[in-house]
Amino acid sequence: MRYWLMKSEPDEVSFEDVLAAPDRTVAWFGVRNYQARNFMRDAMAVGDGILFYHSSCAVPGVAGLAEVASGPYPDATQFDSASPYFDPKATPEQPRWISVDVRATRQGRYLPLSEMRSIAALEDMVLLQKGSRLSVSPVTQGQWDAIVALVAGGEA
DNA sequence: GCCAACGTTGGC
DNA sequence: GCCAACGTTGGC
Repeated sequence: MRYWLMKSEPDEVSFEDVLAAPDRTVAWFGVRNYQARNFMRDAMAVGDGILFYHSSCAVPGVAGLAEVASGPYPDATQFDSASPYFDPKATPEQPRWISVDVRATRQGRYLPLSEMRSIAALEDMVLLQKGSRLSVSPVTQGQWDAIVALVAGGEA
């Protein structure tokens, strides 16, 4: 069992969108960074915990908790020439990018990035390192526990 | 909108 | 394989 932080722009897919989806589950598409892809492909397992992070918005932060709900499979948007995520070098025979399904589990309270920066237990988070912009990054058990305690209250 | 930091591309 | 140029990310 591992833990991850995954970034989404809420204008595109928000945590509330996932809560409203059938089975509270959506396909995580659009990852176009090899390091992030490799985490999804090689290290994630069904049931892993996810911090659902809102980026590129007025108040960036952790919007809710989720879990990995499928193994890796080809990201459909790489084959769609009308998609901004289209990759002309990808083919169904040799896909380059992958998705996993993500299921929302708990909403809790919104935890702003600014607050995360003030918490000693989180100072080593990949997210908080200078220049870090990985859209999928590992979270330690200690970081996960600290964040769950901070957002606790209200089952989704 | 700005800009620092990072990743990718492509010439050599 | 180097590295300059370019494109992207993402907080502010």
